[in-house]
Amino acid sequence: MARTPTTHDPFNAVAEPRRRTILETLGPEELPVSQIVARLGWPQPVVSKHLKVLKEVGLVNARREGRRRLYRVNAERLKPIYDWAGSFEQYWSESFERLDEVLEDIQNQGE
Amino acid sequence: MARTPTTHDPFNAVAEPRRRTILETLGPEELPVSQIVARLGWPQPVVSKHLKVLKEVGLVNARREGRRRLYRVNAERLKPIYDWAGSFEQYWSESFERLDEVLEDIQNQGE
DNA sequence: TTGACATATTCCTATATGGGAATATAATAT
DNA sequence: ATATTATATTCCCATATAGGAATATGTCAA
Repeated sequence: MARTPTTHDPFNAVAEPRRRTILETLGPEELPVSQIVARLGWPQPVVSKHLKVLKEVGLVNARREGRRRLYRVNAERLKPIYDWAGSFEQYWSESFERLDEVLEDIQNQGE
Repeated sequence: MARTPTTHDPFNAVAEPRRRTILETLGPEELPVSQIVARLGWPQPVVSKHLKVLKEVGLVNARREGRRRLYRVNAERLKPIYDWAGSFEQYWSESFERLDEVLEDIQNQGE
């Protein structure tokens, strides 16, 4: 069996560094492909292919305007990633480390 | 060129659904491989291989105890993912959508 | 030493990828 | 109709998987 396809979900789509860069480049704006190409300096087919993946997983929306195609981030689809990683927040927050120590102290007292 | 290696960074490591499941299964606990195998019902080599990837990117720490090997989530390494996704939070929050509408209204008035 | 237990590694293969190069498609202008 | 602009698609290949099966390694007990 091979690796999970990049178009399977946002987690996989976003694993590619260049796709994250594209999302960062878009930011809150709605940009045509040419603008992304200009700002990043990558070959146009590379940008279009990554945009295709991003669109397939719903991380961007596309809209036609004349011969241009305008892309915009659909941040809703990033929320699951945020939420998932956030479910571990308690493990890295300092307050949790303190709680952890307290629990260990209690455990040690029982021995 | 091929896809970014899974061991390149946490983003890639976490793209694999089973590796996310392993992290969820560990939670705040420190567990031996056998426990993870028991809880998930996957073949032991599968679990060990995924743990290896998670360890290489620092998402888990390992510790020997007799013939067992105890794994624990290193949540610090998930924080960059949380922060990155969180940098788009303003785009999905409702307040931003309102702001967006306001800005569009202003823009339309100028035309 | 031998055996049992716990975990890691190797060998294999089907599968999907990202980028380069070239080309196709679509929309507009002349 | 034709040229031009903007974007998407196809063809190619080197590369890296994930999982199954089998095996190796490491640790403890008797």
